Amino acid sequence: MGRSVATARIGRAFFDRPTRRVARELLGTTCWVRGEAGVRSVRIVETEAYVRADPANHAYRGPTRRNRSMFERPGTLYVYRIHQVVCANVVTRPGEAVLLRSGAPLGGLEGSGSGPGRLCRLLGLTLHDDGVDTARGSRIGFASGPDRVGRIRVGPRVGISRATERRLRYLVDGDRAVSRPRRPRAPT
DNA sequence: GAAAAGATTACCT
DNA sequence: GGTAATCTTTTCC
Repeated sequence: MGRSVATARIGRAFFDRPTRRVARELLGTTCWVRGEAGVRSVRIVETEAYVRADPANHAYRGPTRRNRSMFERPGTLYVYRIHQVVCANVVTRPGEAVLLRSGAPLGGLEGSGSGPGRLCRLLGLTLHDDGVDTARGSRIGFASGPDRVGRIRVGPRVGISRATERRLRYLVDGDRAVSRPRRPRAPT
């Protein structure tokens, strides 16, 4: 087992592509955060795409104070607050981003990364990380691996009230870290 | 200036 | 299964 997770970093070109594709290909990558006590990392297993002409997108009506990070360069982190938790996205094209919905803890990290709020809490992300450039030099980054993902499923996004019919949620089929729908689904 | 809504979660019955 | 927590941004008057 190597310990080189924190040295690899997915570059800007990865994020400067169609948002849905980035959302899909982020599955299985490692998201790492360097903190005072070391590096926390998770394996991304669930994402959602927020695109143009998408009423559920925070950037639907153009730049505002809150969403200004969504118009920064590809790879920029957009962190916002909802109720008492924060959620993190990675910017792709201007005004578009991928919500990091769930991650499986890596490297002995303990806690739940199921759901965008829990994922941020697990990694220690806060509003201070809004606007950070994950593609270059920051304490936050993405790396490939640790292993290949299984089957990927696509479905409707969670928790939104508009554009609910669009299938822009991506998840690793069967991964236990994927967030569960509010209503328990019938066993498969 | 005031009010409503929200890309959620935890805890209640 | 349902609702409260909690607070900032956005929107409307």
